[in-house]
Amino acid sequence: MGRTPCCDKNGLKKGPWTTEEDQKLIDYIQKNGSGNWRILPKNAGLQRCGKSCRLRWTNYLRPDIKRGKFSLEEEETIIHLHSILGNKWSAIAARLPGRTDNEIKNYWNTHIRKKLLRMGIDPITHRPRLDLLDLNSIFNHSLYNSTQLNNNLSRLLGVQSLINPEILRLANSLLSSHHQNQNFLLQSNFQENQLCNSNVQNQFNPFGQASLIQNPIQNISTCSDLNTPSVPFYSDTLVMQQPNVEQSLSNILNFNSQDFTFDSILPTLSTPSSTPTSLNSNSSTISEEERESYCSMLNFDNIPNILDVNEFM
DNA sequence: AAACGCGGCAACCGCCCTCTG
DNA sequence: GCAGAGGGCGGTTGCCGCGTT
Repeated sequence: MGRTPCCDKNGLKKGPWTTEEDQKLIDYIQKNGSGNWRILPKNAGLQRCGKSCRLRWTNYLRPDIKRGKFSLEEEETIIHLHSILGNKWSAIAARLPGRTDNEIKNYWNTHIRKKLLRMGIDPITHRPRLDLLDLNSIFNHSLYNSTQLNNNLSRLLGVQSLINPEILRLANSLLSSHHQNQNFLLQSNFQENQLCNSNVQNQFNPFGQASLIQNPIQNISTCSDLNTPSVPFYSDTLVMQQPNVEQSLSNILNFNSQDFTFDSILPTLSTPSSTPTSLNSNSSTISEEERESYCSMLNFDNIPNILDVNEFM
């Protein structure tokens, strides 16, 4: 025999709360405290489900709730915590006094998410949206130029996290085999990454190795200059022939955009860039101050220009 | 002034883990 | 140990207000 039902849903009121209902709930909790939501509505004289009462109290009526617009500092905190915790709104809310998980979630979905997209940042991975890059052109131009290929792939691996993990693995394989062909030792980079990953996880990552596997690049880019080749290491790295790698990548990527090329965007990562004209015409364009703030927070030298704004609308 | 579209947000839904009897 | 409700949480809905046409 389990617990008795918290409430009989038949005949209970739903929808927006009236001020009278709010006052009844406040009065009851001030006298008796919160908790035991099952019997609370009946004792408080409310025709509501206990769950509805709990949500109304925790999300709206609680006296310690801070109402009003989010400050830039709060926004930065949310973005930073989201980059670590993901959609763990309650965990994020626990670090923002006076803000509820529901409020933060709504603010993220209606403001921050769109803002990041306008900046060309993927709101899930918190990395630049380079999935629109034309990787085919990279390989066509540099496949047989070992130095250029090495640099491009290394730099790509240092900033790219939006593409299918299989792509990363294949690209890494290509780079790995390239290095092997040139007696290029991966060991030093591997050790460096291990050390950095370990530090990053100890400092920021509550999920340990799982997060590293899901998003290896975020950890790597944290401790490596984009211009310095730093090679992620995978024990199951496949050694593939270069034409096969090229074909595999082409099949997976299926890029056809001519607006985005690796070479056209990468320089903007390390040099100041201005807001695109098309974005300036938008009333909700972010300020330069916000832009710099986000760049700093996300460990970017700068945010890449967005050439085709419609891609993100 | 009415119709329409859109953005913001409170509230609800439903899943999942915890807890109770 | 088990069944089933409680509670927490992320995702989604739908209402409302505001701006535009």
